[in-house]
Amino acid sequence: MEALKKSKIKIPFEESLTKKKVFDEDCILHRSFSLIADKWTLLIIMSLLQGTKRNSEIQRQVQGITPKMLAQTLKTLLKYGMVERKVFPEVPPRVEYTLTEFGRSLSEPLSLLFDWSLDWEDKLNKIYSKKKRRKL
Amino acid sequence: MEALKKSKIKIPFEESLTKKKVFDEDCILHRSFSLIADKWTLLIIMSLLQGTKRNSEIQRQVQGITPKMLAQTLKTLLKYGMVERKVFPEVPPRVEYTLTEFGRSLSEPLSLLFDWSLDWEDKLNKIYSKKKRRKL
DNA sequence: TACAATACTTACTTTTGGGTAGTAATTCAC
DNA sequence: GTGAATTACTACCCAAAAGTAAGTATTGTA
Repeated sequence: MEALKKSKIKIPFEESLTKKKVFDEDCILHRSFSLIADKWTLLIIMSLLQGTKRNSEIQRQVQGITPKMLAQTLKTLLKYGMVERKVFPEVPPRVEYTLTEFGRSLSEPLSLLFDWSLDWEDKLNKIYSKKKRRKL
Repeated sequence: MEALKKSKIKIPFEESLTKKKVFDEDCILHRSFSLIADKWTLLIIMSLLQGTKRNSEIQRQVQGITPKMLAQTLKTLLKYGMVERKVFPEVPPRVEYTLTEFGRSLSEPLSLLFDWSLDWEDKLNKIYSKKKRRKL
């Protein structure tokens, strides 16, 4: 009920998806999900959608991420052409990361995921506290 | 360029995201991504967006997934109220999985990810073949 | 009696993810 | 001149996740 406000928007998605018989290794969904379906990856892209950022800025913003995971994820994103890396020969070192067009193109899908998260905030929080309780 | 066709749609996302200073553990993005930012999870939800399916049907469609991962992922989705499980007392056994409203609510975000994948199909395929070559 | 079908389990191995600590190259405080 | 601070990483190691392969239960059929 809380998530039905946007149901007016009609998209040909249901139709095109219905035709899809298999999601195999050669399937484009398989490939895109292998690339971006990862918590840190998505959070970093989210962060960079706000604009160019330094390593330390991302580190501060995406809380819980370790320097290693940040470096690792950025390296992957760099390799796949989602971010650009600019090094300034200063001391202490300064490195800036910027989304490429490819990276920025995730803005829309991610915006809907953002909205979805807000729509289901209560539910997600309940799930989270359940998870947390289990761990204690 | 290939992905700019939808840039007319204006959303308040950029605005609301800009205000976001940190993505901490209590952040709703952190929580939703922890839950759904996973390749098998997304592929299974995609599959079930086509309609109610049996275990074996999902197994056949989502190629590459093992019975173990399928059972595990479905169990998690069940626990978090994204799918419903219906058992028919037959031999051989029959179990049907259906998305709940919560699960179906991912239809829109996922549709955009689907579109995004198609928009960047060439790029994603190139990335994938690079990955594959590295493994051989 | 053996087999087929379905939906899982379970035990084991490999791969990946993630944390801790450390490095290099300055600048600044004392 | 010694030591701390800053920044962006790397090397090492362990634990967790994912893959592999085999097994379980049920019962009608050949």
